[in-house]
Amino acid sequence: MTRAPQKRRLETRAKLLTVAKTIVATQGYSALRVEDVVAHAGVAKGTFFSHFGDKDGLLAVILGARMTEFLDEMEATPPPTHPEDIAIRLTPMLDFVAQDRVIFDLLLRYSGTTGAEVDAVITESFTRQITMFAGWIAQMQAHGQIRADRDPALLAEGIQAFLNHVLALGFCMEHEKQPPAQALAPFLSCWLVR
Amino acid sequence: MTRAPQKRRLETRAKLLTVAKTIVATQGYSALRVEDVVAHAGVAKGTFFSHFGDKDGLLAVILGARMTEFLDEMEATPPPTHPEDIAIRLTPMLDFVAQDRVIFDLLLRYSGTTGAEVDAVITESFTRQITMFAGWIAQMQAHGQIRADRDPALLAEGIQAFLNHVLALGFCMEHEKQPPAQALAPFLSCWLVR
DNA sequence: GATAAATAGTGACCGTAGTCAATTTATTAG
DNA sequence: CTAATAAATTGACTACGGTCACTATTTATC
Repeated sequence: MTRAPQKRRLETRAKLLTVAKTIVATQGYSALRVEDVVAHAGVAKGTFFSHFGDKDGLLAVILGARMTEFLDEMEATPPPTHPEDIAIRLTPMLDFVAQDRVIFDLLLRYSGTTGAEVDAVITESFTRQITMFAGWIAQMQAHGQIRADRDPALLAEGIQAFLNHVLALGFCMEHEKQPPAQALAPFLSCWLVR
Repeated sequence: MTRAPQKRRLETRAKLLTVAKTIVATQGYSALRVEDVVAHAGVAKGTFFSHFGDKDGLLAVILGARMTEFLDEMEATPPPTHPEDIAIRLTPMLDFVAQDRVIFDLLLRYSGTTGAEVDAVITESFTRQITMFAGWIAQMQAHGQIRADRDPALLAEGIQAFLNHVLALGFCMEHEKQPPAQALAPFLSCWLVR
């Protein structure tokens, strides 16, 4: 049977996370180097990988926490009552993801995993997000604001698809950069209204 | 002004491409190593990068050619007359992209670029695809098969979004693997019919 | 406390993408 | 034909993620 982690291990992990978060905060996600993290944390490289599996594992922990914060905020505010509101609610999260390609890539990669270990945080935040969307949709359907002839789960997944689409577009076309939330609007209105 | 490339350069480029295509054909995209390519082509590493910029540049050339083939085939066959037909038309291309994560990642990365140099092939194939979708849609709208209250361009972009969505899902969830074209169907029907 | 077993940590080493000053080869001008 | 210039190629070198056999530390057993 598996033993509980020792105090020392928890401290090491905390050290690594603190250093990583500092680097991310000061230099951004794409500037994060495993070698810098271990150097500043004063541990060996192997230790890093024994804790997080790989670089993405660390990023998943940090990003998962951030996503959870966004979800908490969204669930704390009243749900949108019109399709146009959805894009507004999502703006902070979209702007966050749009800020760095690294974030988007990692989220996309983990977006539908069955969530094995460390990265479970991200997986969970995704299912939570879809569930939240479905809740919004059911509500709006009940109030006759949007089409009611489809399963909220399908419509929720569709929103996710459009989210990723506008984010991907934002990274590709440097020109004519409208904010992602704005690009999202026409898709949502078409997707939810018949 | 820029001079035309010398014969030697074209030969080198052809050699590199031939070797790369062979490796891809026998071992798959994810097994491609720049070092193997240059070794088999009998040129130095720097030469590779002077030709393709980076590894993705080479992949873009190869993938761009493949995508163009798919588009040629699709344009050679009569356009779909019903939403359900769309998924069927797309099946070969979807299966191809779904076969290897490397393909999907690269396509996604280049999907909306303004297309500077080498990678222009991919960019072009994307705009061509969207245009083709829009054509299909306009046709179906004219025949009253699908909703006609939205711009074909928007609906075409939406299809692209769903394409990427089902592909991404397919890579994440190893379990319950339905073919991408099948996963696409419900989204298309909801997206195009009101 | 001694010793065995499990857990934590180490750092030299590897694989592979990408860089660039130097060199070789082709083209043009006189 | 030769010198000057431009194009093409070279390969040693760097950056960085990731591995693993080994050492060190903690915990359990008697």
